[in-house]
Parts: sequence; structure tokens; C-alpha cells
Amino acid sequence: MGWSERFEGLASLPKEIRDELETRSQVMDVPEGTTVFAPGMHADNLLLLLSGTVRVQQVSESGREIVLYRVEAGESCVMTTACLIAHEDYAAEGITETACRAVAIPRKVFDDLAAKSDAFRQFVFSSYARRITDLFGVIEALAFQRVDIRLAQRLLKLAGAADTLDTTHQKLATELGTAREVVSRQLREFQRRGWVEQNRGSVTLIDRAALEALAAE
Amino acid sequence: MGWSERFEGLASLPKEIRDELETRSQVMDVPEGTTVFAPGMHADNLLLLLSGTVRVQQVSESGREIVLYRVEAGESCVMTTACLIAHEDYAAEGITETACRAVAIPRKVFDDLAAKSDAFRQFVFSSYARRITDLFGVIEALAFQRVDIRLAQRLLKLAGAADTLDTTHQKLATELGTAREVVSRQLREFQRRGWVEQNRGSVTLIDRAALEALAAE
DNA sequence: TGCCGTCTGTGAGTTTGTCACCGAGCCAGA
DNA sequence: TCTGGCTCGGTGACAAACTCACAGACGGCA
Repeated sequence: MGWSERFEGLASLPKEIRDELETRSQVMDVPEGTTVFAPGMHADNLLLLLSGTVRVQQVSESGREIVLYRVEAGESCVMTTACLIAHEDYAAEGITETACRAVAIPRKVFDDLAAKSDAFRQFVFSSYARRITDLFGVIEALAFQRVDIRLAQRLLKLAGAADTLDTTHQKLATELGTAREVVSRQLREFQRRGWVEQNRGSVTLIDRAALEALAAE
Repeated sequence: MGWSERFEGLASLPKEIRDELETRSQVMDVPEGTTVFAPGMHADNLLLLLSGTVRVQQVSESGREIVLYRVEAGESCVMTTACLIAHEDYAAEGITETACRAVAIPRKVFDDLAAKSDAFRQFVFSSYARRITDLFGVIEALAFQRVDIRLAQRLLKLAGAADTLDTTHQKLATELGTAREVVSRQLREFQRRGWVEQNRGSVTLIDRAALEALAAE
């Protein structure tokens, strides 16, 4: 059984297409902290993530950053293909957040399959759609949402099932595209209310219910 | 000579593909102010704009709005296709800003051509790429740029070659995703410096050089 | 132990967003 | 022509967010 069954949207491909996909592409391991794509970089593979996560973020001239979205296992890093074609400059970069295992589909194979298979095209387009809705979400949050609400949401999301989050104020600020001081002050307020506790380099969620209530506003 | 030559990226298609495109799609006229797509709307055509412009904007629950980008003549409204596929909700809508003439390509024809023609796929992907870079730009501006700079940029862009812009403070606020009061204050400041003059429903650019200097910061 | 780089805290000032309200211009109908 | 209602713009007070400058705390390492 090959990896192609692990991708929703690829599992339904005809067997011969899946075989072609598997034989003509290469599984690779990427260590944590690797820049998978960046402005000016020449990527000629479409990456499908088998495990790990890739953080995609934008960097401004002034050095401030904002996280746009994460590519999770079972998803494709389709934005790279878009960015290749893009004429103008952009400033998004993808960095592996954990060690990753990924399938690299060469451009030629990508083109062939896009021509051959309706289902594959469907897969590609729905990958685009997901990323675009992610970007819409970022815009919505930046333009219309208060920082405290966004911080609560992000803390819950990043923590997942765990109670403690190993991260710095600066990293959280990057998540939201805001300044470190803002995060520090918000966290202090959260702590004052007994919602979280802080240590150097970590935040512990104490009162999830309260955070969820704020996040839902 | 058909309309397909007017689209960069389509003009290079083989003649038989262009013919198929032209015979199997329909040219339509759309009056100003029409909602071309919106959340929950079922679009089954890909629109190519022959003339006019479509404004794409996002609306928040609270009623505030932000302009994401404009589709100009010679471009395709490819985001509709993405949004169809998108599982989650999104809140972008497209509104004709002028009377428009557009080619509607039915989904079936779109699929056929995407299968048949490398060049057509290239066209579609580069349309996506353009929109995505537009969204990156919006995010960059929202997260990292001062409002006065963005306003100066937008005034110059919207005015084009003309000196006078027929628009309201509220509409300018929507352009930037900010509040009407903020635009009012910035314009008052611009006026105080002799850069613009204002009348009810219009702004006249007096000192373009100064605005350009600010816009370039 | 002492040094250094990273992480966090904080105050002051600026910019931006929110809220509430008012007045001026414009238009249509009496 | 008057008048009421609507849109547009102006304003003050306040809250939220960002910037800047700097200081102290912590941890790893020589």
C-alpha cells in the first residue's frame, strides 16, 4: 500500500494514476527548521506532506512577521506552485516546524497528471481553495478582530490537547502579526485573571473555559 | 477575430482550442452594481472580463468591509472557482464596479480545456497566482503599514490619470479596511498640508508629488 | 563564577479604532 | 417653496494597539 491513499482526494484516483504518481515521485525527509520555499527560490516540485508541519509566514521589510497558515500532514504545499508563476514579488516563506516526510512531485509529473486525471485536478484546485480561505481568515482577523480574542484563539489552537505551550512572546506575536509587547501585556492580563500561567519560554493554560469564551466573541 | 486574443495567456493557445473556447462559451453583459458572486452563491461559470471591473471585497459580521482586489478587463475571476470548492465558509463577494462585458465559461468546458490544453492550465494557474499575490499584499498592508501611507497609495491608484476622485470617506475606509473617521482625519490632515481638496463626495489631488513621497515610505 | 544572549516587563508617547452625536448638504414630496 | 429624511462629513472623548527605549531576569556556557 502506497502513500497516495493517505491523501484525501488522491485515494479516489484510479489505480494506474496512483501508481504513476508513486513511481515518478520521490519520498524525502526534511529536518526541522528547513526553509522549504522562499522569495526568489526556484522550486520545481510540488510537495505533499506525509508527516510533520510546515509553517508559512510573511516577512515585511521592517522585519516584522506574520504566520499565514500551516501545512499539515495529508495536505499539499500548493502555494509554491502559485508563487513560481507569480510575476510580481511576494514575501512568503515556508519553514518546516518539525521534521517532515514529504513526497516531491516533479513539475513534469504534475503537468502530466493534471492533464490526465480529473480527480488530480480536483485535488489541486481544492488545495488552492483551502489556502485561499486560510488567507481570507488572516485578513478577516487582521482587519476586524481584537488582539486579545485572536491571542486566546491561537493559544488554544497551538496547545491542542496539551496544557502547556512551549513558545515565546515573540513567537506568539508573529503568529498574530502584532508586536511582542502587545502579547506580553495581554498575557499578563490573562495571568492576572487566572486563565494562564507563564514561565520563561512557556505558557500553561489554566482556565480553558474562560479562554474559549473569549475566543468565541 | 474572437475575444480570446485579448487575454494574455490565451492568445497563445492553438487555434482549435481557442475556437472551442469561443463556441462553447457565452458573452454576456452585466450592469453596474451586480453581485457576481457571494457566499452561498452557486456559480458554475468561470468569468473572463472583456471590459469593466469587478471589485472583490470581504465583509465581516460586524458589517465592516475591506476591498481585496479588483478584476480588470483581460483578467479572469478565478476566485469563484476556488470558492465553490471551498468547504468552509468564507465571506468574499464580487460586485461589478462598472457595466461589464464578460465571457462565461461553463464548468464542463473549463474541465475539458484544463484536461486538453497545457496553455489553458497555465492561464488558470497564473490567474490564481495573481490573486494570491494580491491577497499577500493586502495582508502585508494590514499588518505592517501605516494608514496614512496606505491612503495616499490608494488615492493615487484610484485616481489614475484623473485629478478628481468621486468617492466618499466611507468608501475609502472600505478600500483600506479601516474606519470612516480615520479616513476623515487623514484627509483633513492632507488638506491642511495642501495635498488635496475636498468636496462632498469627491477628493481632488493637488500635490501629487507629496502624496507619492508619502506613498513610497 | 561571571558573561552574554535571549526573554520578559514597563512607561511614555503616537497611531488607530470605537462610540456618540451633530450639523451640513441634497433630494423628493407636499 | 418649504420640509422632512437621508447621506455625508466633522468632532471629542476614550479605548486599543503599536512604537520606542530601556531595564531586569533567566539560562547556558566558558
